[in-house]
Amino acid sequence: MKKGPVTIKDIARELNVSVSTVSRALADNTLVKIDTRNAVKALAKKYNYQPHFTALSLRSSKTRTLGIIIPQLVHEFFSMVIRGIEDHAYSNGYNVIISSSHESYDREVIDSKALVNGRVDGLMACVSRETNNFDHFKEFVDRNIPLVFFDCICDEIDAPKVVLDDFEAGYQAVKHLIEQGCERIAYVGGPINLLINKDRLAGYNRALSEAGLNTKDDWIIHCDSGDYEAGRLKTEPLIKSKQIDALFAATDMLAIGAIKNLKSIGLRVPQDVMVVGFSNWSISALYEPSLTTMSQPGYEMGQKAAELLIQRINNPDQEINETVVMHSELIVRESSHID
Amino acid sequence: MKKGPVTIKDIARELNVSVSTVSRALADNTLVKIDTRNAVKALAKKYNYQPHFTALSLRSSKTRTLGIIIPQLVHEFFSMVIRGIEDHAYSNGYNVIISSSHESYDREVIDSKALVNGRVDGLMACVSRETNNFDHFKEFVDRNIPLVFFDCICDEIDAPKVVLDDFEAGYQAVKHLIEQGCERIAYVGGPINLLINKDRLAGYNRALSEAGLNTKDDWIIHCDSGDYEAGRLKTEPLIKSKQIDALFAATDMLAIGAIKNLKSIGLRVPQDVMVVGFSNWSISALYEPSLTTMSQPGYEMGQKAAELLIQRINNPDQEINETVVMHSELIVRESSHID
DNA sequence: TGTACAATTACAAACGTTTGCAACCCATAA
DNA sequence: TTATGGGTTGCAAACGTTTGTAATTGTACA
Repeated sequence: MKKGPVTIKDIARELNVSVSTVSRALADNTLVKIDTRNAVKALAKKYNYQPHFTALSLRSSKTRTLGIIIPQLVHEFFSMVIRGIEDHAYSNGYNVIISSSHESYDREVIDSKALVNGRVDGLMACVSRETNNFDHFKEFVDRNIPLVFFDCICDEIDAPKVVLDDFEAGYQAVKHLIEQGCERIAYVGGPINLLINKDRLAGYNRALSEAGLNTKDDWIIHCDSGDYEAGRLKTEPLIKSKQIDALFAATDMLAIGAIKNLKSIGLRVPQDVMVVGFSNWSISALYEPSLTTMSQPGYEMGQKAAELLIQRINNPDQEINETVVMHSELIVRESSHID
Repeated sequence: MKKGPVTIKDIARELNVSVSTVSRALADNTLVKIDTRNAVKALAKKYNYQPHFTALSLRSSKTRTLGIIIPQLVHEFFSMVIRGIEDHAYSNGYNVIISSSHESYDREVIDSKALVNGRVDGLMACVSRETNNFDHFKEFVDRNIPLVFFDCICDEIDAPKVVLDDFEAGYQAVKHLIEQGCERIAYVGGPINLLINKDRLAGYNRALSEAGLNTKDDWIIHCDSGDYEAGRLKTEPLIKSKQIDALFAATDMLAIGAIKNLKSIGLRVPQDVMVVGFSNWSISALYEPSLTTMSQPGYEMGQKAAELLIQRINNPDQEINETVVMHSELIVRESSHID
C-alpha cells in the first residue's frame, strides 16, 4: 500500500503522534517521554527507516558532500590522492564527487560552476596544465565556499594548500646523482607553467650550482605532458648527442621514455647514464632497471586536503589559509646505483 | 545585505511578481507574458541565478546522481571504467559518487546502504573478491532502485550487466600460445570465486582440450589477488620446476611477477617460455620484454554501464535486464612472439 | 476547588522549488 | 450593462525534515 521508502510521517501516523515528536524521539531528545521514544525507535527500526538525505540537506543547507577537481583520473598519483580524500571524507560522514577536467581549462570551468550551486559544501582542486586564468576559483572565495588546493596550486588565490616541497625534492634527486659522481646532468620536465615543474627545475639548478657544476640550455627539456611518449620523443636529440652522464626526470614516465632512448643507442643504465625519476609509480619498481625516484605521498596529501577542507567547513569564519608542505623521499634503485 | 546565493524569491521580490511567475518565466512557459519572461531572465542572468540543486532534488525526488561501487580505486582498469561512466553521466546531466570498497565485503555493504537513501538515482556495482553474499544488492532490487553490474557481476541477481567475454578472451590467449608452438601451458589466475576468473580458466581449458593438449593440477595456480607480489610468490615453485614452455596469466601484473621468476633462473621470454597477460595496462607495453596481453575495454564498459543505468532510470517499469557482452582483443607483443 | 508548574505533545514555519487551481484584468460581444 | 473568455498572474500545497513556540495534559499544593 505504501510506495516509496518509509518517512517520519508514516511512523507518526501509525503511532498517532505528530511528526515533530517522531523527529525528536529519533534524536533521543529528552523532551519526549521515554516510552514514546522507545516506541518510535522500535518502529523506525522495524521499518528500517533511513532519514531522507535530500530533505536533510535542504533543511540544514549542508550537502555533506565534497567536490574534487583533478586534471586526470587515470593516473596513479591522482588515484592515490582520491583514495586519501575518500577515506578521510567517509569517516567524517562526507561523500565525494569527482570531476576530472581531462587537462582541459574549459572543462575545469564548467565543472567548477556546476559544483557551486549548493551541490557541495566545499571543493578541493588541482589545476590542469592548461589553466592560466583563475577567475572560476576566485568565485568560490567570493561566494565564501571553502576551497583547498593540492599539488598543482594557484598561487594568486588565498586558500589553504597542500603541496609537495618540489624544490627540495628536485634538489635531493640531483644531489643524489652528484654524489654518485655524475657531472653532466640533464633535466626533463613537464609543462613549465605549472608551479611544481618550476620548483623541481629550481631544485635541479640549485643542486648543480651548489656543487659548482654547469648545465646547458639544451640539457633542460620541457615536455607538454609527463607521459612516456613525450619523454621518448623530446629526449631523443639530447641523448643521441651523448653529452650527458645523468638525467633527472620530473616524472617516472618521462624517465622511462628517456631510458628507452638510451637503450636504443646502446647506452647502459646506470653504468653509462644514471637516471632518477619522480613519483614512485608502481612501474618504477618493476621496470628494468628498477628506477630511482622521489616518492610523492598522494594518499597523505589527499587525506590532509580533506582534513583542511572539513575544518574550514566547520569553522567558516576562521580565515587561516595555512599551506601544508609534504616531503618527498629519495628511493634509490638500480637506475642510479652501481654496487 | 543578502547572504547566500540568489534564489527565485529574491528575483520575485525585486520584480514585484510571485515566485511561481518567476519559476515559470525561467522555464520559458508561454503562460507568462513575454515582457515579464524577459525581465525575469535578464535579472536572473544579472545575478547569475543558479537553481538550488537540493531543492530541485527534493521536489522531483530525483538526485541526478549515480553511485558506483568498486573494489579498488587505484587500479588502471577501474580508473578507465570510472572515466567512461563519468563521461557518459556528465553529458547526460548526472553526477557520480564513487565508493571503493577496498576489496572488503563489510565496506561494500555499508557503502551500498549509505547510497540507498535517496542519495542516488541508481547504482553501478562491481563486486569485491570477498563478496559471496549478495543480500545488500537484493535490497536495491526490492526497493526498485535501478542497479547495473559490470565486470565482476553477481549471477544470482536479475539486473542489467556489462561484462567481458572472459571465456573467449582466455580461449584466444591460449590458442595464440598454441599457435606459437607451445605445448606445456600453465595458468595463473586471481581469486576463483570471481566469475571472471572461472571463465578465463574455462577458456584456457577449452583451448587446450581443443588442441588435444594436457595440463596438470600444479600448472594451474590460483592467487588471492592479481598483484605482482602474488604472481611472483605463487609461481615460483612451478617455474623452478622448469616443466612449462608457456604461461597465461589472468592479469598483467601476475604475468610480470612470473616473468621476474623466469628471468631469475635464467629462462628467456619468449625464447624459453612465452607469456600472455591480461588487461593491457600501460606497463605491459613498456615492460621488457613488452607483454602480449588481452585488451579490456574499461572505458567502453563504463560508458555502457552508465548508459544502461540511465535508460533504466528513465523507464523504471521496463524490466529488460539485458546482459551486454564486450569483447577482448589479443595484442601481440614481444613476450609471445619470435621473429 | 482552583492554581501553578512540570512534563509532554502538537502546530506551524522554514529550507527552494514546481504546479494545479483560482483569481484577476480587460476587451469583445450580446 | 452584463456575460464570456482569453491572457496573465498569484495562492497554496507538496517534497521530508527540524525546531521555536504554543497548547494540552497531569499532579501537587495552597
